[in-house]
Amino acid sequence: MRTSPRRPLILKRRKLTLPQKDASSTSARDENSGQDDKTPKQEHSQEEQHNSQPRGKMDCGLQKFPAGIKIIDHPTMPNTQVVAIPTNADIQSIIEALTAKGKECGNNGPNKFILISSGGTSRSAGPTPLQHLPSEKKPSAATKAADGQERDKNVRQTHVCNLYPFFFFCPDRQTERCEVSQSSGETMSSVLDNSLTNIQWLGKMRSDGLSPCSVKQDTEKENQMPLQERIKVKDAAAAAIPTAAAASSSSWQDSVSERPPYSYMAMIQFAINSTEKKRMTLKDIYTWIEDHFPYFKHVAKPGWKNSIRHNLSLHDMFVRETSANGKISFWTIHPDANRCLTLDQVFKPLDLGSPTSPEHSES
Amino acid sequence: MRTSPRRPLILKRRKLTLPQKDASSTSARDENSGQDDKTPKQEHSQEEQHNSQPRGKMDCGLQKFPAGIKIIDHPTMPNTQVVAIPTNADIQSIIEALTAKGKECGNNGPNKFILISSGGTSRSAGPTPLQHLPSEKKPSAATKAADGQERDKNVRQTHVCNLYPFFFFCPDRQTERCEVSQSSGETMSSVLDNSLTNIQWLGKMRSDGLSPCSVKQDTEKENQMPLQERIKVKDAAAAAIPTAAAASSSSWQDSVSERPPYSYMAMIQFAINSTEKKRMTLKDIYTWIEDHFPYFKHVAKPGWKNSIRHNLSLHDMFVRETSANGKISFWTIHPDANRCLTLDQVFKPLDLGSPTSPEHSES
DNA sequence: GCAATGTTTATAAACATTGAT
DNA sequence: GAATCAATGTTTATAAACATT
Ligand SMILES: [Mg+2]
Ligand SMILES: [Mg+2]
Repeated sequence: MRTSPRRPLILKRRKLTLPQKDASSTSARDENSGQDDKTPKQEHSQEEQHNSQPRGKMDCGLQKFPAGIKIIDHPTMPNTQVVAIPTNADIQSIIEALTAKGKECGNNGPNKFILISSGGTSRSAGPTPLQHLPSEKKPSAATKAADGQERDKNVRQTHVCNLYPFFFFCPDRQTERCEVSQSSGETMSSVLDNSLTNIQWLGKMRSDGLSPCSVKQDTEKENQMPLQERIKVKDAAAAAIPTAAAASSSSWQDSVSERPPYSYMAMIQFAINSTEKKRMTLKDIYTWIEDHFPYFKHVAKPGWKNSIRHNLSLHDMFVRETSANGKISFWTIHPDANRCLTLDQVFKPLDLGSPTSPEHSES
Repeated sequence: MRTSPRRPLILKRRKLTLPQKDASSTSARDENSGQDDKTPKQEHSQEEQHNSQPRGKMDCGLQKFPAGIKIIDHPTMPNTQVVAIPTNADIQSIIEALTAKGKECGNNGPNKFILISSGGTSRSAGPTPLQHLPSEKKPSAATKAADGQERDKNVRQTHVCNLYPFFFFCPDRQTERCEVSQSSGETMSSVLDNSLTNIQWLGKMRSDGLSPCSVKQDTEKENQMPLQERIKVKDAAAAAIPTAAAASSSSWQDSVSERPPYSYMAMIQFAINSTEKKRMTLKDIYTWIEDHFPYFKHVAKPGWKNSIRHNLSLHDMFVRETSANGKISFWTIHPDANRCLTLDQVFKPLDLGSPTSPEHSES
């Protein structure tokens, strides 16, 4: 920590909502490895994405290859291409197309390919033998509900076979994004959106009962399942209306799904300093942050709690104290280090709607 | 840091040589994002892998699917299957086979598939149309040598088209490994070793002149290219001899490609304490570690240097001092915290061959 | 301006310890 | 009281953004 002078309250750092792991690991143990993991990430933070390279290349539209194979930029995922493969295409053609595409961009090029089986010729992932697309139909709430209170029942009837996210390994580079924008690949975007939705469902498809060997991780652990899907759904619905101007607007998205510009350390200080005695239990810290920054309640992966704990342990400024009776342990801020930061010192809370702040009047 | 009592010298932690990112990010900027990234990882650390679940399943041998597709456990990489696909197989069969295999193991199953094109029927990746396997032939040192001093010239004539590492995304889980053991899939292991070599080469295949758009990251930055290939080559050659007993033996592999069980913090202490004045420049710390732990010279990703710097900054025990003339900055160990650890306190260095230790007698 | 060095934050993970059934 | 399991706490690793030299 080093107690360097003038640490910024508002994080400037934090670029990239980083692409994160792929196959990753561990079961559904604790907050980490949340079921949300490994989905193509992106986290919906459109802001913070549009900075660097103009890169005049823009060679990212639809591209046709032998055997009816088409490769299109993924409409939202950076560095990703969707490869539509006719069912009658031979493996050799597939490999050649991928190879060609891979060579074309070299190290700078996209490094993920998602293979989908297009019907027989072109239109891609529409009606294909092995699946049925329920697409927009309402959740129906069947499938082993009664689990948690509302653990997104709409993710269940998956469309298994046809869509598989393959991750293709180009050597390196990624700063040099291929600038996947809404403009390119516009023509197929609706179809692809469907596919993508499915793919992402599939990505976070838990044990839908289709796997015999999975008999343990479905309990409830820490898996609140960061309801991101619901957001996704609303997102899609909203996107169907304006399409153009609502890119990185400032309405609902911002207040709920946008990550606050404060570091964990700052937020913990906000939380603790918001109390009378300047001390707070871990659980209350969680709650305070969720109440004041909906991002963590709704869209952040469960691992954010791990990060909170990590910060509490790591930084010397946070010291753990035990209540008089020795029952409860509180986190406090070392007096020498406490700048008495509070949220409203750095942010006048307009009037979002979360001002009630059930501070849990710590015992 | 907290100066907790009795910090272990030998790391017990460090399980998983973690599967890491997939698409990851950034260009070849500094040590991070090394070109080695995203290759199937695994890092060769077989030890530390064989702990948990006995898992009586053992359904991991060779398996045949329609259209001549075969799926075999990867002989060394855990959680990975090699899918041998005849060139005449249709995409539908491929997807079905993968789907079936995926379902079979469910969430617990392997989450990576490597697709290779087998000749036309079975024997897998042997003689295939688009490539030629030099296999054991000596490096020959042709191809654009005169680069660095010896930047693995043998990696060049790659076998491009036929082998592609695809990463297949099973939803979650990984703790429940499929227990990939040397025993299963024994029959094909030699063939697969060849394939694997190529695949991994391809995985870190840099810009071999085949990509037009890559015109900048090839400079020299920090990209020493973690010569893992050379190791791999020797590996293959060595594997051709014993095959059975040399599985996770203790000979060459261990001393070079196996990660030492010491934390960065410990290694930095070893380095600094190995000097007279108990101080060392960053660069010399790098060098000392590389000299004493070949892993970091040869197989670690370039990001390890980032980690070194991170540790130096993070831990209060490491304090930076400036030489008398104010020119050079040395890293020292805070006296209160210095347990005077040295490498030979914890490890009698048999007689590996790296004892000369050009300590760079810091100016 | 660039590369090396240094600092800080974020995330994931392994594992230990404590608390509650 | 032991066995389990969940919550909490600590530490290491890695990647990244950014600052400073
Ligand atoms: Mg602390
Ligand atoms: Mg330090």
